[in-house]
Amino acid sequence: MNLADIVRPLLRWYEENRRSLPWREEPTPYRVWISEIMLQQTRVEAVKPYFERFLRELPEVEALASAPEDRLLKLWEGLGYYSRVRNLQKAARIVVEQYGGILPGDPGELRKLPGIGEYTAGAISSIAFGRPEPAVDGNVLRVLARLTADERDIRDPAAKRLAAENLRGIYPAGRSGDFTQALMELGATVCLPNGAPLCERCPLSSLCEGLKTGRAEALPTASPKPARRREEKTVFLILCGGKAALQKRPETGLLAGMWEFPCAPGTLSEEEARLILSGWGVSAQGMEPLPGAKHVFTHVEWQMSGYLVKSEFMTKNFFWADREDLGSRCAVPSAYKKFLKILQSRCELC
DNA sequence: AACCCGGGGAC
DNA sequence: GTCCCAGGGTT
Repeated sequence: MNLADIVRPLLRWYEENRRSLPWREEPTPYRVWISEIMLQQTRVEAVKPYFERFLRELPEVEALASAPEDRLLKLWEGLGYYSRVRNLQKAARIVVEQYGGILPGDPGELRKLPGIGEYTAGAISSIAFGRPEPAVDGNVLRVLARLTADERDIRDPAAKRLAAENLRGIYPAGRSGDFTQALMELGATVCLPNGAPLCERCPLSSLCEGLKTGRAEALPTASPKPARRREEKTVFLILCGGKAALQKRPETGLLAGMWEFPCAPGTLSEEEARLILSGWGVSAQGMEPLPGAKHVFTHVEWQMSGYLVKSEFMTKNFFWADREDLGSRCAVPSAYKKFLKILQSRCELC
């Protein structure tokens, strides 16, 4: 097939079927940028409310550049991949200091900013600046693999490079932003993953080699993912005088720099738990086991047990947060949601 | 090239 | 349970 043949029918389809999205109706560089970072590995429906709130509170790059980190993390709480928002602020500061507060339109310049990779540079450049720059995400890879009946592994970085190269040659002048979004929109609403394409609704079905050869549902081909590891940990809800103990996670690694309940590796017996607590300087008046919880990350699975502990005094090893802090000021990752709920439902113990 | 980094919706 | 999402950074 000739890839250039998809341009006209795809653009026509997009005109009639594009979803109205908060960042799509007023595609300023700042809005497109924020939306693209939020949309990395995150579904459109999940992003919508975060985007609205973020733009309301930080409507310009200067506000983003000067926002306190705890406020940023709070705005991002629940979205995951928290390095995204830290990189966003790093980049905002560079934009303010080195680009006069104006995001550059050149993909090479965009690519230098933290958090902006090959895909995002192309997306911002084409959508916000109208440049003919390809943006190859998971949707586009899937659409192209089916369209060309390509059986090769899409996890291979070479697949992404080749796709970008092929697309670069067919970008329609004057419609670059629409073409970028049309490809992704088709992947997100018609050429669906997990073997469920809606080929009868596809404007490209008559051109699709995958459909022609009966391979559309089976494509794209991807190499198997490695198994996730499993970790056991014991979480302590330590209460004293209406406050609960929190500690900050390390600045690198999983959930970097976020607040969590004090915890220790392993599934601890009550006796082992008391030993850990005394090591922290906590003299437990009362202690009660809590229902376990499981939290699944992409690469790790936490098997969490827990104890509710009434402490006699507030050791300085922890940050002691009251209910207001837990609910509004500190960003606590959702892995602890279950324990947070227990804490809030048991406030008579505080 | 391999590994790490969240959370959630759909099946 | 598994898959995968408008990916990027680090080593």
